[in-house]
Amino acid sequence: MKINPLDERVTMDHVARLSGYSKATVSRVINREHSVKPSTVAKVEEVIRTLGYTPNSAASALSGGKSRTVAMLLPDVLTEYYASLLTGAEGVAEEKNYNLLLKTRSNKRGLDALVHGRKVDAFIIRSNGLDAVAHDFLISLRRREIPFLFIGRPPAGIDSPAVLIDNVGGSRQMAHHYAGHHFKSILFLAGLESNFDSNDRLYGFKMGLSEAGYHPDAFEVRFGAFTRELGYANAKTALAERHYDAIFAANDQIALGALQYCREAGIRVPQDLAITGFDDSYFSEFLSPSLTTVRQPMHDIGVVAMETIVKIIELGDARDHQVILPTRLMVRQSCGCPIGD
Amino acid sequence: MKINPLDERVTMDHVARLSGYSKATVSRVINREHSVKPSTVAKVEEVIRTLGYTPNSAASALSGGKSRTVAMLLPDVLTEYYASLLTGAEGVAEEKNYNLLLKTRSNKRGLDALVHGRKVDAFIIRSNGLDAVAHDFLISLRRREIPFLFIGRPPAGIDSPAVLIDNVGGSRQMAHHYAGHHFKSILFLAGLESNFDSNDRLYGFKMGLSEAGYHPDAFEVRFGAFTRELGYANAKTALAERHYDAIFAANDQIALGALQYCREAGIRVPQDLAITGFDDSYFSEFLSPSLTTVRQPMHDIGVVAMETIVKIIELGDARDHQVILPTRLMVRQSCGCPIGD
DNA sequence: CTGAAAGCGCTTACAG
DNA sequence: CTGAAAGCGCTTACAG
Repeated sequence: MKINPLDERVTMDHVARLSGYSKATVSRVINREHSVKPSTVAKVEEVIRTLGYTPNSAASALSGGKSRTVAMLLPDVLTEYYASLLTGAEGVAEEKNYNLLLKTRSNKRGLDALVHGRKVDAFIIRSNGLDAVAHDFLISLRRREIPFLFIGRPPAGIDSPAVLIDNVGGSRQMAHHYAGHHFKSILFLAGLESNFDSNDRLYGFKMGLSEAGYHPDAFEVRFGAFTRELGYANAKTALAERHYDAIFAANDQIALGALQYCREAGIRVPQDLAITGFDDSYFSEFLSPSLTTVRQPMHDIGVVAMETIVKIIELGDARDHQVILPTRLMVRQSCGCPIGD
Repeated sequence: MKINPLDERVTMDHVARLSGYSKATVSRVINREHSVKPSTVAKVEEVIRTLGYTPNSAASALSGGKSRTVAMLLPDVLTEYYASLLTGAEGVAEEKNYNLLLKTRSNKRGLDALVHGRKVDAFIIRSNGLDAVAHDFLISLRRREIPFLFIGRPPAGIDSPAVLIDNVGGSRQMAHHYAGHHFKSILFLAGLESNFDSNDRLYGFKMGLSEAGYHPDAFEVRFGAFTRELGYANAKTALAERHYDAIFAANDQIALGALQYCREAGIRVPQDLAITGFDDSYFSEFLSPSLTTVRQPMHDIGVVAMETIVKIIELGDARDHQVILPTRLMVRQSCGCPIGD
């Protein structure tokens, strides 16, 4: 009755011997091929359990199987947004028995090695527009039939599954909310000019304002980046030039910076100036005033991304997978609404 | 002159053929064995470069070599501290051509699979005391001679390399600073009673107060957890019972919660009550008042952890590696010091 | 200092 | 529905 002996690794061969089937059949059971007789599956799985067998993924990968790991490419992991993506994805990976390889500074050579070494089955890619993943790397993935999925819009010319959020819809809602407040002069503090998210938010906001009957002159834009520092600096410069009733920041960090400037400058929010954001970062509701913002489901984006890529790995490519997750206006106090916590 | 042909994978065999040496020698060159003649190394490396060869790590792992990947076990990745560790470690990994596998909810079975599948060469482990990694898992790593390293104190009974910070020294400095302010009644808001960091900070603080001639009665402790919520709640309860001159929070989140309570309750900081923290989180200097706190080098801890584990992997075990990184008092405004930004 | 050969633990046509 | 056998691309004694 020596079950799961301490030191020897149990291999597929042990399972085969003890179950009375061949390694080929055991392999088929493990990979859930449909050709195996149900009673066989049952017996083999029983033996696997009693032996505590776990497949050697190096061997599996080497012989053409899957590595059960996916690489996630992220600009960084210190901002709430990226950390949330990672958390969501990692949770699903764990649940589905996948491993998650993290890369933040994706160097082409290292990525090639991952592919060649069969270390990963697929890639989840989130870029911030600046650190764009090399176009030809994506092409090479395509050629080798290694699936990848983008969080956010894929680069021009690359047709890829993607998980997106409704940037346009969210900002449009914000615009209509602004109309309800009868703001007359409005400033949009954007991110980088090259940032897709920022641009989509700008687009949706403009659309909403126009729907609500605003004249283009009521509205100005200032580009910057998704950081508190740029929010502070741009708010300062803009407010020195003229008066605004409201600032819509393309993300909460920018809003935070603007808020900070106002506090220092003695500008009361929302009495003198309304400020709203986008993201619904964890700190938004703890600011004073609490921040009116558009919530995007950061964590769920990671979840859906991982679920989708696993589906693609296991069920084959599906180049048209494009999921768009909803966004939602969170009305709090910084827009001037009299809402308590 | 067909160099690095697009589609075929170049293997060690190609390198061997083109260089005129055997696979064995090529392998030795790649693994930097010292027995190889320098001129041979040069030739082989040249061929590797022109062919753009990258080793197949699945094959390497399977045949007993290294996988060049280390797994990092973390409670989560959403708090600044853990995200910083991860960032530091990932940077070094990238630089040294290692891969980083991330696990946040370490399930024993999944970890065993990593080990058995030869997917990782080593583990970096940071636990928060609650999610403690199974003792027998560590034992099994030891038996299989798979290196691991702890960030923070290893569990009782486990002798392991570790990267620590000077919790005691930092809190002791804080105590002496408190003495300079002549605070008479002091509250320490601790983390979980089981948390090593919290306990070490408490210990160092007590030591410092005692050195400064404080009577034990001047000082009280309240346990909680490293969260804003607990900071808020504990500050509220404690301050309802009696007056304190100062609160030393075991981390910045707790301090933040206390600060929030004070703001709501109309208690002026630092005029009515001083509040200080530990960590020097990125938000600390942007609070108002800016937070006096003890800085710990979060990012560097990750860096040193990865550097150390790589050294251990490549040079062999060194069970005594225990690095202690310094902490440093950051004096700002929340303690009552008249320091500008 | 270098090579021939066995072997790591799987997967996958190919047969039956 | 199942098995025998080749092969994936490395590493490592063993010889020389």
